[in-house]
Amino acid sequence: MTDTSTAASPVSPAAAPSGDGSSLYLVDGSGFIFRAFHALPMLTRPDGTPVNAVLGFSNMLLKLLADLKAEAVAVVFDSKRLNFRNDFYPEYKAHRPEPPEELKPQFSLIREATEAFCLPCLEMEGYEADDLIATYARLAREAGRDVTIVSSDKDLMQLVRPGVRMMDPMKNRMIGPDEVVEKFGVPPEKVVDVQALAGDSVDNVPGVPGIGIKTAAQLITEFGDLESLLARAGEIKQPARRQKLIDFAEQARVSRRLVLLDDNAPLPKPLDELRVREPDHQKLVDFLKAQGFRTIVARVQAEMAKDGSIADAAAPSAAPAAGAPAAAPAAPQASGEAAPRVRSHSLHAVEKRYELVQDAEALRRWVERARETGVLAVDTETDSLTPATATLVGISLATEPGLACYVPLAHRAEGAAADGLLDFSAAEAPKQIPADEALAILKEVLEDPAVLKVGHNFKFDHQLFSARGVRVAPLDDSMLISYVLEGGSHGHGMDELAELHLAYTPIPFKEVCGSGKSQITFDRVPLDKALAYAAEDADITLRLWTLLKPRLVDERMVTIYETLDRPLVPVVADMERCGVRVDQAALARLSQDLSVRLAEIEKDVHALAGQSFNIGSPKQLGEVLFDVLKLGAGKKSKTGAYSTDSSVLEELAEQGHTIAQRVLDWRQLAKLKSTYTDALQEKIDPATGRVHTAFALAATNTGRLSSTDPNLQNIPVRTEEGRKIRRAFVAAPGHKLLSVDYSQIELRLVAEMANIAALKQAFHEGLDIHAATASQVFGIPLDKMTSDIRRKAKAINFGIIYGISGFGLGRQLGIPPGEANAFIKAYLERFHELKAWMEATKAFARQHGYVTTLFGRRCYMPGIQDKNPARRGFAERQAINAPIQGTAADIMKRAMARVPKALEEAGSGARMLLQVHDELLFEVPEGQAEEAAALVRRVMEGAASLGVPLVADAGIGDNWDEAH
DNA sequence: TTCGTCACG
DNA sequence: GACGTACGTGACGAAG
Repeated sequence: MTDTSTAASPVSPAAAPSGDGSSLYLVDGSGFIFRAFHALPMLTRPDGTPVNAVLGFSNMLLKLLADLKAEAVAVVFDSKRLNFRNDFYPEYKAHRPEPPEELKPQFSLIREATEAFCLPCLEMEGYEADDLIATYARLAREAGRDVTIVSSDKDLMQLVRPGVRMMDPMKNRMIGPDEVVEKFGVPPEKVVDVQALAGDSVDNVPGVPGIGIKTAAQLITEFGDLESLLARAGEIKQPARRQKLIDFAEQARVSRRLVLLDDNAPLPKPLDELRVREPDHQKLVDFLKAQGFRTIVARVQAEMAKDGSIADAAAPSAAPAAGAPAAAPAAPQASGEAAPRVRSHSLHAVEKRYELVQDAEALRRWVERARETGVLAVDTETDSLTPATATLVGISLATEPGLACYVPLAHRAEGAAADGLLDFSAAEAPKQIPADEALAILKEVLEDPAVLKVGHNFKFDHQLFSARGVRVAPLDDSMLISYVLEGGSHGHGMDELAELHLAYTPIPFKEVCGSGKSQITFDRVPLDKALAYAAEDADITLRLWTLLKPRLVDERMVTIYETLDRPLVPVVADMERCGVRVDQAALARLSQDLSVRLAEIEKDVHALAGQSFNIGSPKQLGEVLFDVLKLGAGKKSKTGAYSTDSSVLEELAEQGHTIAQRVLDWRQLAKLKSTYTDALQEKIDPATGRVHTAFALAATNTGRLSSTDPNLQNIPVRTEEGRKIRRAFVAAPGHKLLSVDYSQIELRLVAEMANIAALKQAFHEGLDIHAATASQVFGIPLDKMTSDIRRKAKAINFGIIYGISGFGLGRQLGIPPGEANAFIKAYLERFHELKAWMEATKAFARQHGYVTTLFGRRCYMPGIQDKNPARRGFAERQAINAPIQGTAADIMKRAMARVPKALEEAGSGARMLLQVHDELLFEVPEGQAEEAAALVRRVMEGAASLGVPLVADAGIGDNWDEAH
């Protein structure tokens, strides 16, 4: 983080340049274009020109210039695709696909942007941007100027040395020698040797096979450099590695030439011309306006109005609140009193004032502040990621950007023995408000209807507060807002969003608590570090919310957020907290039984193979089946290994190979044992006998939930063996389990959205839908329907939902793709509306980069414009599937938002436990089950009003298998 | 970590 | 005609 090169100079303690603007910033324009393009969601100008990378680039330059005072900045670009490296290694970067169509028009716009900023644009035919950067960096150093290379490209790390540093504009951090060692395991001057060995698949640098960065660093450290290593390769102990280095010595030398940057490139402009330039604000504003960048235009204009300059003119930092240590500066920060504060994320970055709150009076002041602003960002710190068992260690709050506090509640004395043994030498625990008292003070504001509480992944915090008698409301969740706005284009974790929207890297959790064996729980973190980390989280949450919330309105996504996603926060939090009862003894018995049977099968398989091997190893199994026993040709899969998945084994079994069937049996039982009977037992809370899954609300591309730790959405049901596990999910004494699931919801939605008259009619008539479609497609009367024809129609019906292909359907049905294609053709002729809908959906996806559900949720599909037909085909099938799967998910969310309230109003004691995409599982007091079933069915069937009826079926039992 | 495999909707 | 295929998930053991 610290700038080692300039800070070391006694003349310039700050990052400020020495003398006449002599410090030089070289921006890797080409590298940035690609990274920005892929990191940012697609945006277009009103005329349809894509400009997401242009916006990222402009933002980056603005921020860079704002953070600098009178330094020279130049932007360097690649010229043509080919350069001198291709003369001696034609494959260099040869496999790179053409840039995506949406990126192409942005190259010239980014050059225009550079001009609009009045910065020199440097490029030279036959050389990469990296070579020019290397050359200018060398010359500048020779002229006594400090150099900062602005790039995220690891290939430039070889240039780091005294006076030359890198700044990563995406992560907003400085890269000096330490960071290079962290990345490559060697100091900058040895980076090329490591890269020569490890190669780089992105640039098609071959390296030596089997050697990665870790091994390469170790070898170079041991032997000094590449040539010494190659000369003494015979001394290497590992035989395979030794041989590889001997065989591929020449390839390593070529690789080194490829990665070594040329610092003697011809110059497009003399170094002397790279000087500070006066910005032309009007020109810049005109350019930005032409791109439709309203927000940053406003920023630039505000700066102009303020002081007529883009450059940062922030006042020196205000004193932090009394008793509060200043937060660690997060941005690359020069030390020195006179240095301007480096902005953490924008021209209007606000001073960070973080306060440690250790007494009730101070806490009450924060509550008052929240009442004044009406908004309060909240984040909790715990000693565990499992809310059911977690201790509330502290709470952080933020009331406006930059203004945050941390309230420690259960911190231990610094240096307290981590193993819990008594340690009389340790100091007393730090001063803290008693947790009950703090919660009582906070309860007023957390439950105050006039104060909006903002969290990031608020479900977690909601659960903790709920367990302590506090029902947080009303609330907003910045994670869910991001998910609604940009689901499918990136993740929605706070760190990722901070980098994306605030160009800021939050303090990593690892930095506070360590990792691996030496990891400590948050209650052992010293208060100053805890403050910096926790207050920052609340601060960032508030900043993200400030940024993202208005976009819901602009992009007309308010209803989706407010009716589908936000209401699930308390609902799902309660489901998780409740958990589901699991009979541990039953699982243990199953485990035991499976062990015995697995051992028997294993003996059989080894006997049939004539040798002992690990059946669980696909590699060993493939070798036994195809090399030793020679059961057919084998070989599949991209990595060259034999494929041994169930389809392959089933085929072998059909040919009469007993061993294949036995392996299939073994696989099934092994899976049940490891994933279900064994692992699930570990997840049972011994105090309650219940399992608490976590439902992810912002994880999928389609709007579905997902379940983790453990995943309770994939409990076996399809086989009798598997259902034994399901029977271990039981109702509490005096209760029943109630399962209610939507019947054929996705196919109903196909009929609805594609408006297929015949299919809708069939649903209205309540027919067996697979038989009905079979009848219509193949022209067979219902009373003459055979199970085989019905099976085929069912497969096609599923295929439609998945974005059908002849190949996939053929494989599913075990028929040639040609025959499958004929079925599809017949289907699409009978249901002609479907074809039109699929084409229209794909066209929409191509045009917009996303598809929408019936309710308007967007699912972004980044691959839809891909030039590679395979990847594009994939995206097209996603584009067909996402509206269907996503609409079903939306409907289920509407139902989930309504069910708990409906139950409560009916005076039911039923509790909602689990959601499995089209099914809800409840625990109901005995005697109320039938009533609850009727009510839940009514809510689920009424969750959307469509042209096809929604039907939900209910089952009641003592365990999940019986109820299902 | 990544891969292959397989459990669910 | 390319290219490599049904959609969406999460967890496990093996192996590098």
